[in-house]
Amino acid sequence: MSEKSINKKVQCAEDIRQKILTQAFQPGAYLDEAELSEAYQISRPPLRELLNQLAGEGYVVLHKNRGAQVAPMTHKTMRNFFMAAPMLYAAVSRLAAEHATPAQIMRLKDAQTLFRKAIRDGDTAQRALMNQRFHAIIGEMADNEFLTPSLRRLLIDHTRIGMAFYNPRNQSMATQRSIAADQHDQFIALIETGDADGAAQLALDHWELSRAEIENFITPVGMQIPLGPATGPATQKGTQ
Amino acid sequence: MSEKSINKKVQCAEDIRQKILTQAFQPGAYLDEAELSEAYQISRPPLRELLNQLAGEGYVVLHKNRGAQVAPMTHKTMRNFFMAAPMLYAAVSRLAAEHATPAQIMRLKDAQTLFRKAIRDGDTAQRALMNQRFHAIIGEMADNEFLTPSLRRLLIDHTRIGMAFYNPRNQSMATQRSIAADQHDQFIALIETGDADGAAQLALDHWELSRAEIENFITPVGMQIPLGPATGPATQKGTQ
DNA sequence: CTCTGATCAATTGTAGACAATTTGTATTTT
DNA sequence: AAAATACAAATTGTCTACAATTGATCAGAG
Repeated sequence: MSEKSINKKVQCAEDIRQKILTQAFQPGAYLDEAELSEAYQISRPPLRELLNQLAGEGYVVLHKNRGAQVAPMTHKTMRNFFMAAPMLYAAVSRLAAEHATPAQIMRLKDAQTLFRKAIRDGDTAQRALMNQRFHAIIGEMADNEFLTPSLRRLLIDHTRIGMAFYNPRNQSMATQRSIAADQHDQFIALIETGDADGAAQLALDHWELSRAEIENFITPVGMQIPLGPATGPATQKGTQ
Repeated sequence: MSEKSINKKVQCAEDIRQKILTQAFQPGAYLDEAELSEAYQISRPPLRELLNQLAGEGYVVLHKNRGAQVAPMTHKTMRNFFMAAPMLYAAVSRLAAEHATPAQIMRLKDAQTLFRKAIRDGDTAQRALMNQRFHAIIGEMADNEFLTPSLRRLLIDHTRIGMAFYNPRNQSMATQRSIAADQHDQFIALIETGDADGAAQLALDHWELSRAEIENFITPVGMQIPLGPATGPATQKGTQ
């Protein structure tokens, strides 16, 4: 009993994180403290502590006397994301290959199993979450408290972008997803053998795959409505 | 009047940050909630929110049911710091040169003025804080929310290290300090002219200066007691 | 003398009530 | 009629009091 009450706050935090990552809470949306504390059966003080924590992790932005806002995604956010991602992913992957422990590798394999299962099941949210977990574990492996904060921030938006732009009807995306899953297996192999250079290079390749996929959906003008371009184009050509 | 009460929390947070940066609160020390809330005349709930915020920024680490601990500095911390610093400093400086606004450049010049003044006055804490502010402003100029978190984390420990290892009796340090101040002026010039490559290179030079200075004080074995070598070594000879 | 167990003190975590600021609306004045 | 100000409702911020968990100290038994 007592353990559950302790975990209530942690559980609440994890649930809010997932809702933000899967865009159940959309970027820019405002969170109502009373509503959330009621929903999770905790009072407002601990909830507010929790929101401060989430703000530190980059999930939300706190505005003075105006509550907590889900971290917005603007055009600038995308530009900054594209700038920072490859550098940090490569650095973290290199360190992961150098420092990973057997226990961590086991957890990485578990995450990969769940990732592939989510792809098979066509569960978009679960796939995004397991992809996030996979890369978060690589971040843990790197074990560098100076890189982790930025990596966490990157993974939040990478996951949200992946959710926003994903179109299950698009065959080329399914192909890219399959390549991504294979690259994950390569990550595991390289990390297991401690191939730092290989892991760093693979990180760049993996990023390039994701980058190209994302750029397909960014119109130079639009971008105000992220979901707009992804819903319509069901009839694509050049599908095998 | 009302603004003061609002600012009480912000002011408290800023004061705690400074105390941590200047090592008035030493790494690894535990903070007592009741004591702090009494000292700053605020109650424990807002203080706890504040500690969660500081935890997100990397100033403290929260332990479940055991309170807030000032972020410790271990040997691993140093290794990770040395690994991450040059990459991030270079990247941030490059972006700063590309994106800086006139208002930011003015604030940077102000910080530099105070930095030089602190050096002249021999005010170690103030010097460390103004150096931190200088680089934090460069971080703001970069305007990249994916790099800022890690940069902030780096600057915390860079400042603390600078405080820990600084020895006012050491003449070579004074020389290096002078070089550092000159490099700050170069930063301003390069950023003002938008020379991204130059700023990135200068960041690496600036880092190298600092790195060499720090390494002089790291004994291969010790490092358990960071303050040891810096406090008393006026008369010490080969002590092993 | 040491190890184990329980009780107690202290500190952290939570809850509910209260105060203050902001925003929207309505009324009044120009 | 339009704009500005004042009032009211709602939401955020804070405080005091209480509950729960942790760590330590002391007692007792092996």
